[in-house]
Amino acid sequence: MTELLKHNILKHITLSTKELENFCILFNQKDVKKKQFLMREGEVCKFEGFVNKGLFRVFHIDSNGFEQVLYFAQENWWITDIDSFTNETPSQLYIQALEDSEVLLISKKDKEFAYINIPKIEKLFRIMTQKTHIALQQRMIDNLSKTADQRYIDFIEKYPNLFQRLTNLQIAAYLGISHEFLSKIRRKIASK
Amino acid sequence: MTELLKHNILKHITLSTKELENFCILFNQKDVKKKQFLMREGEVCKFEGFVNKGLFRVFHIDSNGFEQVLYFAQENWWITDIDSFTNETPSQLYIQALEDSEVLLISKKDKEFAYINIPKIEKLFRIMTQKTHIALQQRMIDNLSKTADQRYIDFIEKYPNLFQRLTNLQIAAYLGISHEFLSKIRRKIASK
DNA sequence: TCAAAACATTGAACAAGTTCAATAAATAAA
DNA sequence: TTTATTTATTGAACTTGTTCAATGTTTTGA
Repeated sequence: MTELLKHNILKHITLSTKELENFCILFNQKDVKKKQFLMREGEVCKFEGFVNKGLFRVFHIDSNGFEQVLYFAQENWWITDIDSFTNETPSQLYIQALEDSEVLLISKKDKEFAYINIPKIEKLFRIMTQKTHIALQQRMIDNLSKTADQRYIDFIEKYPNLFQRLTNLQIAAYLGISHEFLSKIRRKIASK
Repeated sequence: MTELLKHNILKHITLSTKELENFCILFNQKDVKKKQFLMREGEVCKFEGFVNKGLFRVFHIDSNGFEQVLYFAQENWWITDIDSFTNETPSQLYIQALEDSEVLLISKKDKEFAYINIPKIEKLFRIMTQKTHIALQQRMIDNLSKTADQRYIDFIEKYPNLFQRLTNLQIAAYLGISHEFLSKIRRKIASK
C-alpha cells in the first residue's frame, strides 16, 4: 500500500527501515472517485497527500468564475494547499480527482510529530519544497516570457503523459488561456 | 553587521546565542554598487544572500531580449537562484543591484556545514522556502486570473515601499507587460 | 443502447496588450 | 551647469487572446 510512497521518500533522503516504517504508518489511505473533491475553497487544508493512484487537479476559481489550474498531480506526486495547511487559513483552492484515485494523507499533527521524532523528515520536506519551488519558478518565467503557442508545445513535451490523460479544457486552464483559443492553437500546429 | 540577519532568523526559529553566532559567522559581507551584477546568466550560483542594505532585482532575459523580473529583494530579503544553487547548474538569471547595496553571502559548503552541525538550520530553510513558495504560488494565481490593471494596483498595495523605489520599467518587467502599456494603465487610473 | 452531458471546433466581433516611432521629462555624469 | 543618458508618455497600427453563439463530436450513465 505504501510501496510507491516509500520509494518516493528514498529518492530524496536516506532512512532506516524502521524510520521509514514509522513515518509511513502516519498516512491514511483515502479513495476518491472521479470528480469528487478532496478539498474546497473556504476549508482549511488539513492534510498533505501523496497520490498513489489516479490524477488530481488543484485549481482556483476567480471572481469571474473562471478556473485556473495551479498544478496537476498524478501518481508519485504530492498534493496540498501549502498556504492553507501551513498557516491554517481558509483555502482559495479546490482539489478534485480527475480519475478514480487513491491518496495517502498525513495530518498536520502527525507531520509535526514526524518533524520532532524523525529529524530527517525535516530535510525531506525541505528538499521537496525546494523542488516544487524550482518548478514553479520555471513556470513563472515561462508564463512571463512565452506566448501561449509555445507554452502549449512545452507542456506536451514536458508532460507527455499528463497531456494524454487531460482534456483540452484542463490544459487551457493550466496554460492560462480560453479553451477556444487552445483549439485554434491546435489547428494552427496541426496544419504545419 | 549581522543584526538584521539575526533578527530575521529568530523570526522563523529559535536558536541559542551560540548557535546563532556560529551560523552568522559563516556569512561574508559584500558591497555591490548600483547597476553591478551579483550574478549573470550562465554562471553557477555559488551563494545564498541576505540583503542587509539596498535593493536587487532577479531577472531573466528571454529569447527576444526582453527582461522579466522574477522578484525584487530589498533589506531583510534573501536572494539566490535556488535552482542553480541547489543543482549546481548554469543559471538562466541575472541578479543586479538597483541601488548601492550590501549583502551577506553564505557558500553552499558552509550551508551544508550548518545543516549538519546546527540541525535547526534545516528547519529554518524549510520554513523560508515554504514562505517564498507560498508567495510565488499566490503570484502565479494572480497572473493567471487578473488583468494587468489589477495586478498593478495589487502591486502598489502589497509593496508600497518597493513601488516608491522602482522605476516603471522595473515594475512593468515584474508585471509581465510592456512599460508603454503600464504608462497607459497609469493614465487610466489617474483620470479616475 | 440511447439520451444526456461534457468536450471540441469554428467564425465573427471585440478587448487586452505590443510594437514602433516620436517627444518630453527626469537623472546622472562630466 | 551643461550634456548625455535613462525614463516616461503618447498615438497609431498591429497581434494575441477573449467572448459569444452555433455546431459537431465524444463520453458517460441510466
